[in-house]
Amino acid sequence: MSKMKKLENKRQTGCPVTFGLDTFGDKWTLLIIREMMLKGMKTYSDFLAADEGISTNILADRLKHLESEGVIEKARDPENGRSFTYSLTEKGFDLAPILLEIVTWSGKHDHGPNARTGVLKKIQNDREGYEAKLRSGKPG
Amino acid sequence: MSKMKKLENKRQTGCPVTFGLDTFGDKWTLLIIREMMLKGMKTYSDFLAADEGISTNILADRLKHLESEGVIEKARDPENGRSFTYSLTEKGFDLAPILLEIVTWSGKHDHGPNARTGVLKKIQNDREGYEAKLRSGKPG
DNA sequence: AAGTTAACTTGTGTTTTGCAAGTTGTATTC
DNA sequence: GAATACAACTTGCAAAACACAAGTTAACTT
Repeated sequence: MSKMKKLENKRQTGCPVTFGLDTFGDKWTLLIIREMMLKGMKTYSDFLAADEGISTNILADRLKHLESEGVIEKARDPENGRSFTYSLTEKGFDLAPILLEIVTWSGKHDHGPNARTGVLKKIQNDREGYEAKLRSGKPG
Repeated sequence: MSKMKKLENKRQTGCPVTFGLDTFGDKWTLLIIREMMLKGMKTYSDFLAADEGISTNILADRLKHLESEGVIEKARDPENGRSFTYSLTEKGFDLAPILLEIVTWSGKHDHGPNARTGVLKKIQNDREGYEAKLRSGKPG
């Protein structure tokens, strides 16, 4: 009975920014979305293996939250009976523009030596096409 | 000697999503940006009085972080000697598209009774004009 | 039936947050 | 010009969130 934090935390201010942040505005949530939308990752162990090193209890918590918010869906993996797959719902794919704007912003402002620009170039080259491709479930 | 958390925390993965989230990806930071860009708030006490009720130590911490990242600037208030004004830099104004996409996403997915749609309608009516207006320092 | 993989859950110590109260540096008021 | 008030913080402490390691459960694999 100490769960449901995030849900109770939903601030009903009516502000769209607040609404969005209460759904995906934490350090890890958008990284999970990135793994799914941009890298095609689907399973719990996929997410655990991501570069940033999310810890296992936090990952479980965020996945539950995203599922309860209708951003992702959980299903049995048809190809591996002991695995589950997480996939984006339409509500989840609708986050694509936000992700792409973040990439664009960082592309302009990250002057570090190892800034990766692969996705940025795709956005600059054909944004609508790239977004459509993502929405069709094809990462890249 | 326990300060500088955020700065040390900068993950140098080269990923643009990570880069962005390390700069503004916490619960409170984008709300401060919202207060500045959309509501024209400028001072510490303005931010404290925001609907969401940010606590004073966290506010101070986030303002320092944003300033150190070059997203905002602090200056003496010319009209009130005991006050300071915080204003967005170009790097800060460049967050406008992200904010607007969040508003758009929430506009589509917040079906609550008190969802506010003022900003959304401005985006839908004339997105480029609205963004230009924000960038010129005029909130709304 | 013994081992392995995948997805978690639990426990514990550390870090971050939230709240209340205190401090510092201007104005303003008497 | 001393006292009061305001604005921007800082500090202290309890509570919540987090990171890390270890343990559990269920489904294949040999």
